[in-house]
Amino acid sequence: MPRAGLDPTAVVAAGAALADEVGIAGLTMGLLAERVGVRTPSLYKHVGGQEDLNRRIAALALSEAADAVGGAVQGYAGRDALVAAARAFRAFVLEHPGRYAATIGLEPSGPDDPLATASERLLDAFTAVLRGYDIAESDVNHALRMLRSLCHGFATLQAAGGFQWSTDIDESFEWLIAFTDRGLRAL
Amino acid sequence: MPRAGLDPTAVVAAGAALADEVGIAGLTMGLLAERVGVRTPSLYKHVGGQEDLNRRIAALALSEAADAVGGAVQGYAGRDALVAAARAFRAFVLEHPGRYAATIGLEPSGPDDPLATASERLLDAFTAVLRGYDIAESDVNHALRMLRSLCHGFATLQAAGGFQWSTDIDESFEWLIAFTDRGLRAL
DNA sequence: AGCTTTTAGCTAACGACGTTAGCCAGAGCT
DNA sequence: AGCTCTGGCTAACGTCGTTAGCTAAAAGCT
Repeated sequence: MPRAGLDPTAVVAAGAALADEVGIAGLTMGLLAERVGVRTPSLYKHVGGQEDLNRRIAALALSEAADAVGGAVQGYAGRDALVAAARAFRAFVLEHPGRYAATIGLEPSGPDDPLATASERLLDAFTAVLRGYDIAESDVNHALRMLRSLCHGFATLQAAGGFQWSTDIDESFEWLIAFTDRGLRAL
Repeated sequence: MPRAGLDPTAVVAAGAALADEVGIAGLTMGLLAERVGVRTPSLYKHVGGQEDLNRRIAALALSEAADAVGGAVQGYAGRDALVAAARAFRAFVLEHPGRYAATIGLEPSGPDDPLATASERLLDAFTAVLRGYDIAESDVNHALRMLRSLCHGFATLQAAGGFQWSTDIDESFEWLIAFTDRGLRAL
């Protein structure tokens, strides 16, 4: 019986890809094992179990999201940066709904939890956007939370099919970004 | 063996309450059966299964949320209405995180699905808030989606423990409402 | 009241899934 | 070559959702 040459990284990557296809709820150990060409129990040589797998997928997702947002913002400031960041974030969630869904409802276990550091990196990317506006120090955290709530809420609602009427969703998103930009500049 | 006197409504109500206690993921048929004083298979006399139960809990949650928001808005307009609606919505989600979580990722099966009507009622309540502002007809849907994204995003992030730093969360929420109010009035 | 029909509860059983235990062979090192 | 480590396997168990089929309580009818 030839070896499959797996390691934790490969398993997590495959799990994330599978989650994007079948949804985080449909991600089963058996399905993942089949996908990577191995029997179910063998997965436990690489990840601690389903909860551990979920956490690792979430950390990967947040890290990738941070890269996407951070990269998109490069070279822009103010409104352009906000637009780029918001679009990049939403695009990421829509392209990878499963792995992003894995991030919901998880608490980092400690300061050196990969989940915490990835989450911080994503926040830092958004913080960089806010630096392009004239925001009082005391307002930065509030603005950051608002930005995060907006992006998270919009993206997850759309990914879940939560917007029902026919009004164009992309248009709504651009409208929402413009609205936020005006508000931030008026601070 | 005396009867327990259950009906679908009672089962769904108990399920929603249980979901608030143990989380939607921890809501198991066995646990619910024990809670209502019956063996697991008996639940299937009242609900079609776990998915059906989930949908019914979601419909209940949306209906209750619509009542809460609609009631809170009564007699207010403009900023006061926005504040009342947003607070009522967030309070509902924080008090009933489990049943609200049941609403995520569900698509109504048709126009007479209770889920659809409840969802519409909630949207109507927020639409009423927007009527207190001077918003162009073409912008109403965008503004509605923004409001929904904001409330949904903020409430779910907080319910999931997603805000890490020490800045006061209530304060952030009030800041966010004020920000939105200013933006809406500037339209 | 007595008879019939419906139905809400039960036990038994199955299938899917996550997980653990324990074995074995391939890969790498000395 | 031989030793060790490790990544794969099979077997088995527990939990959970679900279905089938039985029975007794309730409800309806005459």
